[in-house]
Amino acid sequence: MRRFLDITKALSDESRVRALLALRDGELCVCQLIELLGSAPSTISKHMTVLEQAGLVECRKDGRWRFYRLPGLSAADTVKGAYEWLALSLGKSPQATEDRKRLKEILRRKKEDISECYKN
Amino acid sequence: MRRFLDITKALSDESRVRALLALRDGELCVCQLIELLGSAPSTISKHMTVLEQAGLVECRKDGRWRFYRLPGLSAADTVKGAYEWLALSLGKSPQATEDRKRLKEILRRKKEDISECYKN
DNA sequence: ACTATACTTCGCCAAGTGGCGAAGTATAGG
DNA sequence: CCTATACTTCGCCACTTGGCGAAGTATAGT
Repeated sequence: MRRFLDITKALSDESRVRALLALRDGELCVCQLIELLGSAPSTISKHMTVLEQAGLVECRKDGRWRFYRLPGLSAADTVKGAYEWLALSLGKSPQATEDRKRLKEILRRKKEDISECYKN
Repeated sequence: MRRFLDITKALSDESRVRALLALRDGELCVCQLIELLGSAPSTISKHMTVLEQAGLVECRKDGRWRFYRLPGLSAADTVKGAYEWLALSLGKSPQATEDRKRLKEILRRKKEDISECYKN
């Protein structure tokens, strides 16, 4: 029950849901999520911690970056079930489509230029 | 997205989740849910309203009683998916088993005696 | 060593949530 | 009509949550 409620609480915020949907296309670092979701770094950081505690994402550190990704096949059934439900419900939603488009833009831009999340 | 978040928020409270699991065995009136969940009438009433707004339960009025039940086959895919996920995750949990047992007790008692939720 | 970037932690605030009891509404029964 | 039962609505309180910026930590580059 505890685990289940951790997941439902994690899923009851729009930014967190959008982050999960965005991660379908592959892992992302925090600064990319910041750009996509448009909130402050501290806010996104907190969101990703919530998702991680719920077991909905896994984390990998690489240099200065912290990459988040969807959990693998070893994930608990509850987590896998949550993803199936999420994909069924919002996989093709306008929000998901729009974000996917913006994400491509962001990823493309990364190749030439470096992030601007922390420029003042 | 709105609809989805209504559901995840509705699912992120233990009492509401227990209520949904209890309704698997058939419709229940508010006073039975009060007995099962052990909260004040006003609290349970609020919970059931949240579930109804999210589309997770349907309501039927009969005399003084208000019966809640799980939605039928006409329910939205997101709602049906939520139930599949819920059943997969908590269908056989200790809490659900315990509640099912207590519920039988409550339903049996109803046949002889009337509810005592509102006795002071 | 110094600076810049990437990210987290902390402290704060406004808004939302779950809990209750008291009071209100609705229906059934004497 | 009066009372009891079933339930809702309202007002309140304690707690949680999401947001931010400022300050702190960690790593990479110079």
